[in-house]
Amino acid sequence: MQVGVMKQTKLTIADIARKGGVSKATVSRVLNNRPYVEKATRNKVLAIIEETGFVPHHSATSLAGGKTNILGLLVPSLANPYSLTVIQGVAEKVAGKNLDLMLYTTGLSEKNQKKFLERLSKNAVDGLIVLLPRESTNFESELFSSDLPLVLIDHRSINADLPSIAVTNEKGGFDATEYLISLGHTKIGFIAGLLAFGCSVERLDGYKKGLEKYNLPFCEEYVVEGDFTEASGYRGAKELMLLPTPPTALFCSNDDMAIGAMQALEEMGKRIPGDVSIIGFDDSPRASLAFPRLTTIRQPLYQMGESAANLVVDLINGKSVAKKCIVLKTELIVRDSCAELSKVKK
Amino acid sequence: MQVGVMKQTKLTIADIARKGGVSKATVSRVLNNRPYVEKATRNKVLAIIEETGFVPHHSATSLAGGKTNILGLLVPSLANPYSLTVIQGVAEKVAGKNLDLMLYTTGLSEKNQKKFLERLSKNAVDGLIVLLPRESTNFESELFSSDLPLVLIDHRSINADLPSIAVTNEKGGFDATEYLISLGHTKIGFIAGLLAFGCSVERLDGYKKGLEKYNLPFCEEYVVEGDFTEASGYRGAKELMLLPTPPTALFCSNDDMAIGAMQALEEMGKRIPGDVSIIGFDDSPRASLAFPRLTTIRQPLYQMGESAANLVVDLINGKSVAKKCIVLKTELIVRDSCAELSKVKK
DNA sequence: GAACCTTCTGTAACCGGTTTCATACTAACC
DNA sequence: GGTTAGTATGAAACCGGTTACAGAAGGTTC
Repeated sequence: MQVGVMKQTKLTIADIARKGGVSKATVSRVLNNRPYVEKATRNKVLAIIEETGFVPHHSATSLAGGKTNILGLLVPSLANPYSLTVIQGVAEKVAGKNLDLMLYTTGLSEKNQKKFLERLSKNAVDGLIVLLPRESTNFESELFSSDLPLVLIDHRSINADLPSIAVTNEKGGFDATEYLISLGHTKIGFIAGLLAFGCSVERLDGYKKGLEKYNLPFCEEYVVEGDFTEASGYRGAKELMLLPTPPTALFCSNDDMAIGAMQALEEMGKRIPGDVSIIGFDDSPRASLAFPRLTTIRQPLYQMGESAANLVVDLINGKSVAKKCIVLKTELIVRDSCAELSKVKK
Repeated sequence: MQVGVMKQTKLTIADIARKGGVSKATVSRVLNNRPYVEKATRNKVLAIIEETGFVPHHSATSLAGGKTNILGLLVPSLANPYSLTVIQGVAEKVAGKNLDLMLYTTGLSEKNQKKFLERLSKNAVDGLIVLLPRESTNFESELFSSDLPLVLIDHRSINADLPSIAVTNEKGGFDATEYLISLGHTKIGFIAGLLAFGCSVERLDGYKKGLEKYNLPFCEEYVVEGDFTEASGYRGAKELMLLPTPPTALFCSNDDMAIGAMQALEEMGKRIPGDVSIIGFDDSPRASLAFPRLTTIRQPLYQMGESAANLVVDLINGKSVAKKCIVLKTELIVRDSCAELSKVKK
């Protein structure tokens, strides 16, 4: 088709073999740094490779070798800082190894999940990290039936045998609640994330446990369900603050909702933390930028990505992994958005 | 190795052919939705595929078909909101098409660039989007010599023939400067990004043009070079404010540096915008969260990603593209971090 | 009814590597 | 010197698809 100077025809291992006066097998041995090649031969072949700039064809290598050297990373969305930080952790860890990173965004739709599942389960990737907080039984069972090395992140697995990275969501919920109680609060509103997500339920459980420990009543009407978005935090806060006896503190199941809640309170003329204390969850970058700076429960997102990458790489390499389920610790980060109740009593 | 129930041996097209009593060729035609298959035959094959859950082997398809259906996306780092937003735009556009997204992070090191170059240039991906603001002559020439569909983002290309997505960096720099001048500022400090980056130079040029238009002197000591990090903005601001006649306004070449500068000013007891006006560049998510909310020059990062994806897909499909170099517009976003000079005169 | 076109299908070559196996060569040992 | 072991190498099969080509069947055209 193309007129003009002919681009050098694509080099193959056969070309290298010919130039070197050796067989394809020998070139392959050199490429893969295998034994049984005489030093002189090896050097000769290496020189030719260097000189010609030969690079093995990725698909051919994968097909013949039975592995792709590709790690799949499945995330629901790129729009939240949560996914992004995890991705960073994975990418960083993967960079050193001889692995490429394939990014799939499912958008939470079942259809997309299915589509991606096809791609991965049979081939295409050597291993997979799935960041999929939503409970999704059929999804998981399909995954499990495949024998692809697979690590779930923050997915309250039905099957405890699946390798996974989790965080102490319940303890985080408990800690946040206990902290607010320690400041003297007894009327604590809770803006949950989508309760279809395992993490949301766990945080809610932690909240309940916290109340229980200090003999505070669990009040159904103090709990509203959001969807992790700022807007839902805003709505949730308004709803809670319009109760006959509104809470004096709000615990939001992530930072975005907390920031939405802060906006709602501001609009309602409530001072933070003067009138109402707010605590979030995640410690996303926004938390420390908010005004006032947001007290929150940190999830080690970056580290979750790293751990997942390490684990899946071990699984790929067939290493026996000691702990298939890794639970990372959440941590209370105290900033400026919570205050003692006594100080705010009118 | 594995004891127990034998996992179904990996299905191949040959298995499907056998079950259907047809040839591999026919199955392939069905899979690829090609003509010359009788309706009855097609349905029979489709039924078997459905029933067995057969999925073609990706590497085999790529090898035989000569295309990978993978789009490569090369970014220097995931740590800045800049890259992330572009990635979102690309990912979103790609999701609809039958393309997978391979993410490479080079970390700005020449060595990594080289490494990735090998992967991509010969095979591995069908097309590539490169987000590589650094000037890098040899890098670019290598890219150019390859015949891979390729789109550069925000890379002041030496070779104008390369398909690229750019923004009006110079105009953005000019607009920011003009805006500050319109507020009465005449002593305007400039914290540049790394001047090895094309965009940094262009913004600096815009700054100079702005001064020139209003007959203000360009003062060498009012310009410091940062590296796009918050820390460098902090340092740059301190340096500028300690000058004998410090500027009354700071133009920072990105938002992160602007936020660093705000911190420095706060520490020095300067009020923003009361004592010093600050304007950034990017309109990253942080800009609107900062206190005071940061006035800035918006880059349409998401749209840049989208445009790049569209362009590279067209190139892959061999469509004749009308405009190989797309320049997107920057936009002044006025918020709260700049004020009129007259009002702040002591 | 011969020549020709179209549709449908299968055979076999091919994509560019890896790997098994056979063989040649060298060194070692008794 | 004959057996043995280990290193070095190449021929050919193989990975799982796609596709060029050939041939069969059916329908037109003259």
